[in-house]
Amino acid sequence: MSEFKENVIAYVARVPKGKVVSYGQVATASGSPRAARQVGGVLRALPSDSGVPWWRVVNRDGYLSIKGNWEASKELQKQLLEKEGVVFDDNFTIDMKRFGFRDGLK
DNA sequence: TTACTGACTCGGA
DNA sequence: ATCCGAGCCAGTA
Repeated sequence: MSEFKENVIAYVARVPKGKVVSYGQVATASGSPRAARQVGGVLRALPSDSGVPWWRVVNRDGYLSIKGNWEASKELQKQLLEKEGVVFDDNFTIDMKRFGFRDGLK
């Protein structure tokens, strides 16, 4: 298993309930700042019983960018987040200032 | 091994 | 503020 993949999973796993992070943030924290798209690829490949809170990862603008055949997952993601207290505004967008997870990595 | 893909981002118009 | 084009690079075939 690649290190990048492991890092992504490890990082996402420690995002607190009720908070969200961007793909780019995860990529940076995983050692490859320009691999934001790959983060999506890793999450997409996760088995449903992985226990990884993939739904807490959104794009930098705070909305869900899943498309195509993943529309169903997109709806699921929204519901899971709202269940955790994350609020979507009229444009289906999350206020990253309020719900963005600031990591303490220093 | 090479080729293609895209659950992203950034910078310029 | 909004839209658009192109780089990015780990996965997958």
